[in-house]
Amino acid sequence: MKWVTVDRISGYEGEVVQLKGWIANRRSSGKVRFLLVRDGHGTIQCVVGAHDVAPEAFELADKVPYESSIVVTGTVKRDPRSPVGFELAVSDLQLVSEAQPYPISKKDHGVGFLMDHRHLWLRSSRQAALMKIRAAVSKAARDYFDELGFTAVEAPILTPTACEGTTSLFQVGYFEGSAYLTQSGQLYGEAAAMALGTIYVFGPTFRAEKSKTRRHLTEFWMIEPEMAFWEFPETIDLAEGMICRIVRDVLERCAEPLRALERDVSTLEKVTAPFPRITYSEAIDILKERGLPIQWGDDLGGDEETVLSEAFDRPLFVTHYPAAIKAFYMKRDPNDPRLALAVDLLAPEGHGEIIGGGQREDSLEKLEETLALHGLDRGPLEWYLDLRRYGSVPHAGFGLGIERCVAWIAGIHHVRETIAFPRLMDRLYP
RNA sequence: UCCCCGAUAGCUCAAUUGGCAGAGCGGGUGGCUGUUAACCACUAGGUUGUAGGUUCGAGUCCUACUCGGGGAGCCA
Repeated sequence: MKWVTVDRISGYEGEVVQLKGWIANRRSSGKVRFLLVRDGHGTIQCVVGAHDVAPEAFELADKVPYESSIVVTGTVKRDPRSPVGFELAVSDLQLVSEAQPYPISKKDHGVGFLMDHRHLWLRSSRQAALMKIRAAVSKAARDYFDELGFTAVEAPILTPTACEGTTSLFQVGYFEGSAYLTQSGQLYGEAAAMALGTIYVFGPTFRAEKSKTRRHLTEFWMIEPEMAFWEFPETIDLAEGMICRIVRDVLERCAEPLRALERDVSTLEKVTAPFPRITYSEAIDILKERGLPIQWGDDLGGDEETVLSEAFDRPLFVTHYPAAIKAFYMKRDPNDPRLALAVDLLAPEGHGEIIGGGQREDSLEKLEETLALHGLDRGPLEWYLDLRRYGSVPHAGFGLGIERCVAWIAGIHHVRETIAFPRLMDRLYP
């Protein structure tokens, strides 16, 4: 007996096949039972007629609780009433495991309840669609860099110190001492770029900040390219190319998940190069014109990002931030030392910053100065300073937050649904 | 850390001015040969988050706490 998955069912019209999955829904009419069977690749209606199966199988179709696991045997039939174009005329039905009463019903639930049942919530079509889009985003980003000849390098998750002194870190025991969970792979990425030229780090990142917003997780994933001998403008081009590639691949490969999420893809189809590029100073002017209370030197908050991104119809690069509000490793603008060669990408539709990056400081002396200015202990960073002692070169890179990118592309409000098991300030279960 | 909102059946919510705690879904029983969150009938299901207080009487008013949601700051 041929075991097939729902996504391939159209190739088996008229044939008898087996499906293995779970009961997503059950309806009935007289002596017909309709089972919606979900197998992870799709959902299809299986029709069980009282006279077409053994009495035990019909009894099972009548009673089988939601989310029980089953194996169904039947003939694949084209049917215009089916959302997938086909249904299964069942000849046999076998129970794998009977489910206890399933906590998630077809009606509405609150976010707290769903998050407590995240391990089951993932079975819903909406969550499955988000996981597929997330996987497509990750793959597109990797493919983009792989095809450009970048080498994938993993940065350590356990680190001896902060990468950027400002943010708080998770401390963990490390034998007799302690370690921290990484807040960025970037510094290690810089070391790898000096060895391999162009690299990218793709891994988890941890921030112990007590952030409670729709854009924050305590554990999230970043893809961080780092390029030796690259300077500022071509780094922005690279980020632009990566976003276009991600959006293109998701539109091509995730039509069904996007439809399931009722995503208006017309805004995604507009995501083509070139993206608008404005400087921080221009951004401040725009915000002042629109009446926001902001001064040159202030960082851009969520409200400011939303106003800026709504002024353009595609992702927006903001460049040349004041050095004072950026990390210690940012290179100063040679034309204006108040500024850093830093770039952020703001996603449209109010999703905020999804990329942050720029050119790195390559002068040992200047880096030492900035470290002192930020009050950072240079001891644990001596290895990083070595990169400037032994053949320092201009180099640049950026980091893309996967969850924010997925939230934007999928058109959903909160990043917590874009990762299978989100970690938030007050949520560590399941 | 700060601001706002909330907690009533397994879930989502209702309960008028402080006056008998209810509905839908889910569970159970039965019905229907094409259902699409199917539908129809019946049925079980409650220490109203916790601890105090006001009152003849508290789901409702007051205080504290706990938990959750939304937002700010910080950042991707």
